[in-house]
Parts: sequence; structure tokens; C-alpha cells
Amino acid sequence: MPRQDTPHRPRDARGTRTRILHAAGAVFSERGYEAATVRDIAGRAGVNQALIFRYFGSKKALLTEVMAQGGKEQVSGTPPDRLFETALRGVLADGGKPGSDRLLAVYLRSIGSADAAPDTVRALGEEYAAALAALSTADDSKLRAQLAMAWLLGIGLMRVVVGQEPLASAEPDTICGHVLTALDGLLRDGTAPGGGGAEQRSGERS
Amino acid sequence: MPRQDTPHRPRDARGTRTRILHAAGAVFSERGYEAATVRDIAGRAGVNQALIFRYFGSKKALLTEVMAQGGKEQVSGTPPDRLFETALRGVLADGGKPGSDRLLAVYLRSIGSADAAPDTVRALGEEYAAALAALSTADDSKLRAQLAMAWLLGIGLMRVVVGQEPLASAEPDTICGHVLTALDGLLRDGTAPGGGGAEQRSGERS
DNA sequence: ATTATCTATAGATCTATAGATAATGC
DNA sequence: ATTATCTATAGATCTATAGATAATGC
Repeated sequence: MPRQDTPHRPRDARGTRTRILHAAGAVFSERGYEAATVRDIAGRAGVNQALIFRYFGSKKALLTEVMAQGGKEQVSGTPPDRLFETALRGVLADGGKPGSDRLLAVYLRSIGSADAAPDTVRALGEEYAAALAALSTADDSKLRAQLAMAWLLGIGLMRVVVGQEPLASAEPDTICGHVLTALDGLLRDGTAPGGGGAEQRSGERS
Repeated sequence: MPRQDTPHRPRDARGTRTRILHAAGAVFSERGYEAATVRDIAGRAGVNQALIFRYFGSKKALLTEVMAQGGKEQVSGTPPDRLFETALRGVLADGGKPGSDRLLAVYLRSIGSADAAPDTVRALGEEYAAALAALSTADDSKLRAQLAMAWLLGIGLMRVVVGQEPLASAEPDTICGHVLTALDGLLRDGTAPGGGGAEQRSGERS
């Protein structure tokens, strides 16, 4: 049998770690946590499968690290009144490039199976919602902010994961216009909404 | 070794099939498609594991059957102008009882891994969106309807799967009020939204 | 006799580890 | 000498099937 044409690669600990992280982001976002295998990830990263355990310890720890990258900076680096639109546009920006869009897909695809995912989503959503809640003077401003975040996630789910048309191919500007218009009152007003179905009964203001 | 205390159960093909379906709904909704095992499901149903393959052929076929049950009746049985609120209240109704709430959790938890899930969600969403789209005279009424459906899914995701507070414990009436108020214009108007952030740039029309 | 139920296991994964091999730094 | 990379495999699943056992219908 001839010599395998895979001799040892050059030694580059940091580079290998980064390659694994990027590959994991791609594979987790495409297949979800359970269906993605460490061999898939190692293959995509072009590294030996055992190195994943050397550098990250376990598959779950790798997912946690993938989910931890990115995310928080956006909250502190964006003024609250632009935060929602910025996040929404991040979701809408199509998914070729590595970044927060891919991260969203990782969350959405792993939420069902990996027990770490709901915690991470909850923590991240908590931060966004707290910043958004500051915009409203309503006493249930946090609930309102979370409803807005829920819409954002739902749009990402239908567009990126489910791929439902025409939503999946619609212009970001169009979607953004609809959503921001609809949410304007919810996020800004302190007044109780009056139109819809069954709002808090009108006598009850205390 | 003494006789096993599990002699053959009474023969009840239809009953067994039903028990498996119900147990599958519960387990899939709790753990997601990948993490749920046929042994879990058989155990919960109180039947032998091999019967799942006898009655459904494969684990994936079982998921498909679980997802197929329920769903469609609501669209045809509800007037379009009540459809969204009815579906939203179904999502908000807490999940002890077996029904469409459980079904939603199955969808949300399996969307990442099972390749059948996105198709099913897309098909179901298509029906809802088509009915909802009839309410609006806008030329992008289908997109608007899908945005509404996306909100519904997102709320379910944050409330049922992620369990984010205060959203998870908020009164259905309160959430319903906020959401219906915000969506009022989106689902009813034919006029282009004018408020938000970055609507289509005003000069660029053709 | 028919067929629902159960036992036992094949066959195919997948994560994780122990320890060999080889590239780098001194 | 140190340590990044690779080989080989343990150990633990999990889906699915072949065929034995036993409950029902005639």
C-alpha cells in the first residue's frame, strides 16, 4: 500500500481552532446540532477529527462556543432606537457570508435538540429586549420588546430555515418597512393599544 | 429466571397505533426529532418498540404522520378575519392538553434536523397565508400575511420552546391585544406603509 | 389460521480517548 | 523537548429486521 498522501499538516494551533469554529458554524447552521457530526465539521475544516476534542473538549462545548461568538457586541454598539432595525436587517441579509445570519440559523436549527440552545437564545434575547424596552414608557415595555424580538426570530425562521415564498425572496427594505411601521406604536407608546381583539379591559387603569 | 411479568398485551391494532401517535407527539415536542428515540416513544406508549416499525415503517414516517394530524381543519373551519386570532390563541393556550400547541412544538423543535419538517411547515403556512392574504387589497398581501404568520411562529418559539419571561407567562389577552393592534394596518390596508425606518427610497420608483 | 405482540440482534452510526507520529523551538 | 496532528478503536447508542410467541376469529 502506498504512503497516504495526508502527512501531518503544518502546526498552527490558533489557525486550526479558528478553522474548526468556522466550519462548525457552517455545519450546525445547515444541519442543526444533532444531525451535524464532528466528522462533518472536521472534514469541512480540513482537520483531523480528534482535534475537535483536543481544542473544545466535546461537541456540545463546541456548539456553545459557536453560539457565544458574535452577538453581544451589537447590543452595546448600537443606539437603542436603531437596534431593532439593525438586528432585523442582519436577519434579512442573505446568508452567503459568515456572520450573525449564520449564527441565527444555528440557533434556530439547534433550539429543538441541544439543551444549551434555549439558554443561549434566552440570554441573548434578554439583552436585546432590555435595550429595546428602554424605548417605551409602557409598564409592560419588556413584554412589548420581547414580542418584537419574537417577530424577528419568526421572520428568520420562515425566511432562512423554512424558505417560504414570497417572504424568502422579498426585499429587505420592503420587509423592514412593513415591520417597523407595524411595531412603531408597540415600541414607542406608553398608551394601551385600543384596536385589536381583547385588550386589557378599559376600566382598569389604577 | 422467573417468568417476565410482561406477557403479550391484548391485541388491539387500532388502539396501539393511536397510542404510538400520541406518545410520538409528546416525545417529539419535548425533545425534537433527532433526540427522541423510538424506544422513548414506545416506552411512553406502553408498547413494544418493534411495533412502531410495523405500524409506521420508519421513524421519519412516524414524524410525518404526527405532523399531518390536525392543522388543516382550522383553516377551512374559521372565517378569514378570525383566523389569525384563532391561530394565535391556539399558540398561546398553555400546553398541557394534547392538540395544536403540542403540534407547534413538534414543528419548532424538529425544524432544524428533520428534513420533512420545513416542507410541512411551509405547506401549512401556505394555506394559512393564502386565507389571510384575502383580507388585504395590497399587491403584496401574501407577503404581509406571511409576516403575520412569522410573528405567530416566533411568539410560539419564545414562549413554548425558549420560555423567555415575561413573555412565557403573559396573559393571552394581553399578547393578543398588542399583536392584533400592531398587525391591524398590515393585514387590512392596501396602502404602502409610510412611517418606519428605511422604506423604499422615495425617488426610486421604476 | 391469522396476525398482534415480543425477543434478539444485525448493522451502522457517533462521540470520545489512548497513544503513535511528526513538525517546531531551543 | 514540546506539542500539534493523526491512527485506531473502545464503548455506547440507535434504527430496523427476522423470526418466535401468544391472543383472537372461525
